Amino acid sequence: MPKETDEPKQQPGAGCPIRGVLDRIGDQWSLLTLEALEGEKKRFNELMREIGDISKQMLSKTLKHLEQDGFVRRTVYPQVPPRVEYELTELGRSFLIPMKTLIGWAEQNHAAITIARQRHEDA
Amino acid sequence: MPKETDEPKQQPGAGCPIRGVLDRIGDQWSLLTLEALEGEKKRFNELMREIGDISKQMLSKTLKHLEQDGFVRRTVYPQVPPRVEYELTELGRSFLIPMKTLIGWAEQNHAAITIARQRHEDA
DNA sequence: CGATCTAGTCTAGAAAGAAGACTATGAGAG
DNA sequence: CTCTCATAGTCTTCTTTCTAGACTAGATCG
Repeated sequence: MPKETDEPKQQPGAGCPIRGVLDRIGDQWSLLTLEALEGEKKRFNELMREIGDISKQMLSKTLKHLEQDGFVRRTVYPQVPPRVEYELTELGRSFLIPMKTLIGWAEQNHAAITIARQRHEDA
Repeated sequence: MPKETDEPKQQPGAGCPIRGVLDRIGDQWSLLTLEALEGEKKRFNELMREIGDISKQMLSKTLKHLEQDGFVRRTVYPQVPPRVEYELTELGRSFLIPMKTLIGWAEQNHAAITIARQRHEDA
């Protein structure tokens, strides 16, 4: 079959801003990290402890991405037990607003989800 | 060091409904799939084509999870080129509301993110 | 009769993630 | 003085997950 219209193949989420954003923040760790940073600036190990089950590697990578995308600001203090602080930027804080509605929905509906899950198990 | 308070070790996201929900919908494919199902019921291959870069296996698994959690209803028509339709449940539709605010945010802010990314590359 | 369509599953190879060792340097304990 | 601890990561190894593509059954079309 010859290429009919030389279809541009259209890279799946090319023009779609949702894709561009989801590719980065559409994962568990990014969302949890942003949530952990709400309110106060935190240090690396503080975030580790707070999130609990994230590995150093993933936290490091997640923070780098969030910094690249302008959600988080990283500040290094040239002390010798090194001190690095992470805090939300304006963009990061603005993101928390839609995220809050998502969290609110989760709080209201997690019971329904749990029930659906159990019904499925039983069946 | 003896166990001081016999700390319950507290499974990281145990009591937190956000964790329970994020574990399932906190990934790219779930969000994209739910979005694709907005409005009309769709068949498996239709979803494949629409999402574009998801593999059969992941779409299959994602749909199963969404069905288990009560977001999606799966209907099989006993025809012989098999026909299976997926549609949002009430819960699924209600989820689109907070998700819309997230998408709206993405649309408004993806430019800022792109700029931040480029600035980072240059540096 | 042979190709085609559907909704998946199965498999093998590639990629991502987890857990833990390791780094430099200064401070505090003994 | 030496021993240990703390910080913010990186590096390495092993396990898990994901992708791409082959494969299935049975009706229909040419």
